[in-house]
Amino acid sequence: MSRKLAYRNLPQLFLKAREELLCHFRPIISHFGLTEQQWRILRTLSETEQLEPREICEICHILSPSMTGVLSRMEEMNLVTRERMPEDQRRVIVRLTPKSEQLVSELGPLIVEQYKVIEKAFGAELIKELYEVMDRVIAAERGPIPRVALPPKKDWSAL
Amino acid sequence: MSRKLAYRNLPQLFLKAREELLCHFRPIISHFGLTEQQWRILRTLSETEQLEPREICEICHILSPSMTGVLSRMEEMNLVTRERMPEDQRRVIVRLTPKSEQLVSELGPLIVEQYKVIEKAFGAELIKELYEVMDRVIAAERGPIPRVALPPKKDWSAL
DNA sequence: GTTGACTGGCTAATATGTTAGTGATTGAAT
DNA sequence: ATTCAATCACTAACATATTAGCCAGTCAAC
Repeated sequence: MSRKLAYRNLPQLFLKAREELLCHFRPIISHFGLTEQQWRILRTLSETEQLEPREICEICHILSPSMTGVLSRMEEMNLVTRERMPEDQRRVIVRLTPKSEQLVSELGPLIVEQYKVIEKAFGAELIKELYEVMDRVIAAERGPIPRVALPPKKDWSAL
Repeated sequence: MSRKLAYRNLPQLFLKAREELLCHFRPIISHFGLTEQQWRILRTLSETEQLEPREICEICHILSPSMTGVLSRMEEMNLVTRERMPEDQRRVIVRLTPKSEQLVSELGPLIVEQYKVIEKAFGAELIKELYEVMDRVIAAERGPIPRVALPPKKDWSAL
């Protein structure tokens, strides 16, 4: 027994590494009463002025059903405005409010400062390689990757 | 306006890269009626025989309050057993059931096979560097990293 | 003009993440 | 023996993740 698989759990490593990073930013973000997802959206919108929900989903890696709730709460908090497009009643435009513009202008520099602290601690070399490898992983996804054949479904509840 | 921060959102890159990987495993895992977290726990237990909840939390990167629910459901599904330690009534021992041992022995090889497929598509080189950089990020966390000074709290709800 | 495929945001149901706090238990210090 | 801090699993409340499906709006083909 106690046999290990041939490959270490790579997604789990990502999870851990991500958490090691994020724990240095989380206190800053929550200090301003924001969640991590809300900050992702604010940051994105501050760099793009206006976006549609599905674009925000794509960029911020938040699924559509989650986005509905997140945007509702942010609208409630007066962080964003939602406006239907007249020419296509299905689509919606999301924008920052003056309040959140102000918020980003105060929060943003702190985030950058923390990045510099981390870069110093980790070494600029490591950070550079990190960005590089991540980009290669994401780019590698361009070719279709086959999926292993799955056995017929089995009724595990019986056991 | 539209000014970008000096650093790209690194945690978000991790999120994306992780998803690019995980999407190749998720179908396999859910084919067996498991969630991603349940598989993390099963895999870990299969490599260690028995563990306490807080150890599983640490290894699998699941917070304690989530773990309570996850383990309850897994116990309900007859995937694990929970047993209080006699010598310390606070602590609990979690073990695999024969059913889940069987499940792991069928699922595990498929996971390994999928890793090989991915390694072939990404290039063994990239995978190797990936593991290496991740380990360095996690190891870099050994030294205490200072936190930027935060301004006094402000009542943003007023705006 | 109607049909039919499609799109985009949404709801519903369930599982997990996050933060704060509870209660029983243990072990060390009094 | 009693106090006290620490530990561990758990609960509560809320936010988000995940999967499935719904519904109105659009657009092209008929």
